[in-house]
Order: sequence, then structure tokens, then C-alpha cells
Amino acid sequence: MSEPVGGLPVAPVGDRATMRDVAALAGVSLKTVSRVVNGETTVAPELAERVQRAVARLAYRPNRTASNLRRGSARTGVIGALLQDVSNSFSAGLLRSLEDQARARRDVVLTASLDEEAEREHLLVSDLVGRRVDGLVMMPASVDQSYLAADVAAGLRVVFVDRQPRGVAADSVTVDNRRGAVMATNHLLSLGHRRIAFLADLTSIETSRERRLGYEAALREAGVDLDPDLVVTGLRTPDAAEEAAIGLLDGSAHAPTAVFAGRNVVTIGVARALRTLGLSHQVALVGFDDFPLAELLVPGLTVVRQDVARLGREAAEQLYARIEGDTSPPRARVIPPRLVLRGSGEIAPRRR
Amino acid sequence: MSEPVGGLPVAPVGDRATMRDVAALAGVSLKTVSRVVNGETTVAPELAERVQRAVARLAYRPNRTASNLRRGSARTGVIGALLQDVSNSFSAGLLRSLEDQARARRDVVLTASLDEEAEREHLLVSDLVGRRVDGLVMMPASVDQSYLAADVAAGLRVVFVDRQPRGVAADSVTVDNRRGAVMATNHLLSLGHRRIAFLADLTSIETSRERRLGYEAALREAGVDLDPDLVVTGLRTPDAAEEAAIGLLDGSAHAPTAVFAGRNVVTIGVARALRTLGLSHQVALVGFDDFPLAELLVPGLTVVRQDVARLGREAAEQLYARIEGDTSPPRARVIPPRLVLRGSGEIAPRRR
DNA sequence: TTGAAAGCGCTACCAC
DNA sequence: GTGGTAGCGCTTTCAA
Repeated sequence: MSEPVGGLPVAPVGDRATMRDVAALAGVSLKTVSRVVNGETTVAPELAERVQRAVARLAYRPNRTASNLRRGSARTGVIGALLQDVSNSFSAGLLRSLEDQARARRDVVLTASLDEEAEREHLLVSDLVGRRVDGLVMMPASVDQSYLAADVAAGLRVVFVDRQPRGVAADSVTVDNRRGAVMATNHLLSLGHRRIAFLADLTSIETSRERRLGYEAALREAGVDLDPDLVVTGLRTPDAAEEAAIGLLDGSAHAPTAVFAGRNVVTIGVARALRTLGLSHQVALVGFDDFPLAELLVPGLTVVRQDVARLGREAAEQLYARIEGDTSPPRARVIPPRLVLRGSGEIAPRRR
Repeated sequence: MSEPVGGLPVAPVGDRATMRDVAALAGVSLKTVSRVVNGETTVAPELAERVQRAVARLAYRPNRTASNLRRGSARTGVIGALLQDVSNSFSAGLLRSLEDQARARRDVVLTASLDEEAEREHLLVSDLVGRRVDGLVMMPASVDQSYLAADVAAGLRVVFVDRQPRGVAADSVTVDNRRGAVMATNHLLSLGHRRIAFLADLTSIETSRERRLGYEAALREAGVDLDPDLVVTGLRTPDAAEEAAIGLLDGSAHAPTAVFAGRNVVTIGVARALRTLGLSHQVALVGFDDFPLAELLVPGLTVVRQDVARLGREAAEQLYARIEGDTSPPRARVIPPRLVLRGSGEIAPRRR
């Protein structure tokens, strides 16, 4: 408990005035305060005035959680966004897009990063359900989300983004990763590349697997043998990707003439390796995910761009449709990626 | 209301089973359910077992808001992060750092972007206070935060980040922007530059003003006249910055030989302009804020780097100290920036 | 060990 | 117009 300071009554930290305190100070009933606070017009101006003064004097702020409880309101005005890592531009862009949709509905967003850890996902879903969020947009870290089934049956609304749900029927908005990988690989093949390396993140990540499948399908379709030595996965940081790329680009006849990088973090590492080895203009590079400075590199970075804003917008729209009562069967929306040519991907294979 | 599906009772969307439902199904009293749910050991194994089964059958999830309400718990386990734009790498990095601190304490983070709009700030503070967040970390959009005084007196805990509070006594963790600008400008001056342009964001933003003051102080200190034509502010996007830079770098004798860009968004625009004009190796560029790809540009981008992770960590630590009862006077921590040389800032002035 | 009653801050319903 | 009473989902007494 604190001492009064500067003549103002100071409540213990965290304790705020209640409606009853306001009613007592204004000399009216609790219900009258409620009416004034909620903007009902059936209050005599003089009483309303007294209440307003008491509200100001006590810095009274209505407790929305209590209000929601009593109202039995099905809505808390909060949605949860469970993303991979909000400091990564992909998750950050997604979050911003979700926030814009929430904002338009006067809702707020509870955010968390899962870091590809299934356990964190379980923990956070449980936490947010306990807080009675109106819905969840989630980029799952787990391989199987059947643990959600009971909650979904009990009314939990969840929309998957970037990755498909497994083990539970739910809406999703994803990018056509396989198609994007096919586009990138075909592009390199069309320039004459035959030794194309694929460097990517954890194989436990669906998008990573899909991109690999696309890469392999394109090679097969072109009649090019798959060389397992040209595929490296499990790369979680630029440093790891750089090291892997340097290992591959050893100058031997077996070295790849082009690299397809499966994720933004990997692309950075590969670009660094090419720079270090002086091969930026000799070895072609196409990355998945765009960057703010990609066009300013030399050569400019060729990428498969995902429309992150659209991904977030459509996921949020789907979630709000559910919140507003849409009970149609789960829907899987797929957004097409786009190949953006800037130079690094248009390098022809080196003559030997 | 939905029809029962698959034999399971389906509640109307949003309506979840309550403790009473569980008690009824298990054939015990409400209080016994409460005991089991809260892990109290004073329940007969057989009863506990019955309760657990009912919990599972109904997908019961304790309502944390109701629990908090009754407990009179001063803590909701939620902190608010009011940043500028979570899709910008600066805010995104900050958010991630805050989240890490919250996570260590099993708290979650409510996030919102203010977009430099004071009105949004007011709206969101009001919203989050109504939701009884335990505290707020905020990067203010408003010029004056005296509107917060009453809430702060009533126990609201708020820590300012990146920008100092005005009109209210509160903790802050900021970067020494003026010092960073002095470092950047001195660096350019030491290479012989005398016509150094300064391009920046809105002058309503404190960091923007501070950086300008540092720029001007360094020039004055070096005995270099300030040329108002070399200062352009109000640049909010890369496009605006690019256009402004192209206007300045018109090839005349009055054109600057170096540019100091006051923010990441501006730096992108200036770098584009230099590229477009073929001046990347002729005109020096130092930017405020670092980028993931900055080292890969040609020349590498010289920047004033802010330790975003530390900024967030210290802000969160300060906030939690307050939440845990620290009542010492407000504290203003200032974090030193660092000049990172990569090439673009080490270009000597062109001979005329 | 178990449960009935009261009440957290607020609003719905019904009297006055 | 105004105010009492009941009760949202839960926990805290305190009896049994």
C-alpha cells in the first residue's frame, strides 16, 4: 500500500476505482453510474454531471472483462496471432495485415512467436483459449493439430495461415509453395542450368517440404537427375546457410551452377557465401521470400514473392466470417506466388 | 444454435461449458471441480477422476478472466506493446524482444501499431487500460502524453521506448539519437565532406528531431555552414525519399557529396536514388538503422546501428520491475548507438 | 474431504 | 428517471 502523494488518494498499484466507488462519491446508485458510463440517455443531466466528475476524480475506467462476463458476451474483442517469429519480416508482415483487419473491427491482437516449437504452440493455444479470445490465426509449429479437435468442436475458431492443418478440420490460407518452387526451378532450367542446389530450413516445416517437392518435380519433368548432394536442409540461420553454400560451391566440377534458396534466412546466407567466394555473377541464385533491399543488391536478387499482406488479410477475413457465424465447411484458400526477376536468377551456367 | 454432431453435444459457437456443467456431469459440487481444476490435492481420487472425465468430455476450459475477477488478482498476465508499425523491422525487433521477456514470466503481449497517429494512441491506451493490462510499453505517436497522468496516478504502469515521455513522469529507454547523428556526421566530415545532406522523417517525431540536432551540431562544431537546401524532412516512404534525393543530387555544384539518411525507410529511398543516378560509388551514404542485407549491397551500407534487442529487453525489465512493486522515481535509460562501417559511408568527396 | 454461501465488477431485469 | 436485486464464472470463506 502506498502513502497518499500530492494530496491525491493513491490506490495500491493495480487497484483501480470501481463503479461502486464512483457511485459513492457522486451520491447516486451504482446503476446510474453504469448508465452514464455506457452513454444511456435516460439520466438527468445534473446526475450525469456529478457522475462524470466523480469518474474524472477517481480516474475510473470501466473494467471490460467484468462487463463482458456479466453481459455473457460471446465476444472479447481479442484475436490471437500465433506466428513463427514476429521479428522475421514474413511473420511481421503477416501480423501487420491481421492487425489491420482487427482494427477495422475495433478488435486487438494478442501476439506470440512459436519458434517452430510444438510445445510452445500447445501452451499458447491453451493460454489464449483460457482468455477466451474470439479466434486464432495460427502458423503451426506442430506436425499434427488433432489436439485442437475438442476445442474446435466446443466452438474455438481457428484459421491456419501459411501451413495446412493436420488432424483437424479448419480453414486455411496458404501460398502455393510447390508451384513457386517449380517456377523458380523451371526458370533456372530454362537458362540451361542442370546442377541446381536446393538449400532449405527444417524438413519438419510443411512449406519447406513443399518447396523441395516442387524443386524435385521440376527437375524430374525436365529429365534432370536428382543429385542428393545438392540438397541441404535443416538450415535455420544465415550462418548455417552460408557455411552449407560454401561447402557446396567448392569449385569442383560437381559444384552447382545455380542455387535455389528455400527461405529468406537461407537466401541471406547463400548471398553472403557467393559474395565471399566472388561468385555473385557466376552462380545463379533464386530465393523464396522477398526483402526490402533485394533490388539494390548487385546483381539484384531474384525471388519468389509471397503476397504477405493478402495472406494476412484473407486469413483474418475468414476468421471473422466464422466469428460472425459462418458455419460452412472448412475452406482452403491458396494464393499464387510470383517470380520477381532482378538479375541474380538470370545468370547462365558457367562454361566448363 | 447448432445441431448435435457425431453424438457430441455442441454448444452454440462461443459458449463453452462452465464449471457448473462439469459439476453436474460429474455429480459433484462446483467447489470440488474448482479444486480439481486448480490442482488441489484434497480431493478423493475417485471424485477427481470423475471430474477429469467430465472436463475432457465437455472440453471444459477454465475461464481465466472470471477467475482473475474473483481472485481480485492485480495481474492479468497481459502487457501491451504500442509500437509504430510492427511490419517495420525496428518495431518488429522490439516486439520480439518484449515478447521474450513476457514469455519468461508466462505473460502474453497485446500488440498494436500506432502509425504516428496520436488519436490511435489515445484509443489504444484507453482500450488496453479497460482490459486491465498489467503494463504498457509504448513508442508514442503523440507529442504530449499528459493525458496519461491520471491513469499513471491510478496505478497504470507504462514504460516509454525509443522516445521520451512528455507531460507525464514515466520510465523510458531510448537510444542516444543525437550522439548517433553526431557520429555519422563527424565520420563524413572527417573524410572531407562539407556538403552533407540530411533526409529524414516527420519533424513531429522526436528521434527525427534529435538526429537533425546532432547533424547540425556536428556541422557547427566543424565550422561548416548549415545549408537549409540540404535538409529535407517529412519523408515517410522509400519513394518519397528517393524522389527527394534525386532532386538534391542534380549534378550541380551545389549538390551534396554525402547523404545522412535519418531512418531505415529513408535510407532505402536514397540508396535507390544513388543506384538510379549511377552515383553509388561517388556519393557517400550513412543511414540510421541497420538492415539484414546491408552488408551485401555494393558498396556495403554504412549505418548507425541501434541495439533493438537491448532496447526491448531493458524496457520490459523496467516495466516488470514496476509491476513487481518498484516505486523508485522514474528512470531514463539511454543506450549508445554504434557506427558500422561497410563502405558506403567511406567514400571521399568527389573532386570538382 | 466436501459443499453452501458470499462476492469480484459489472449489467439485465424489474420495480418504484 | 432511478435503484434494487439477481447473476455472469469463478474462488474464498467457513460449516458440515
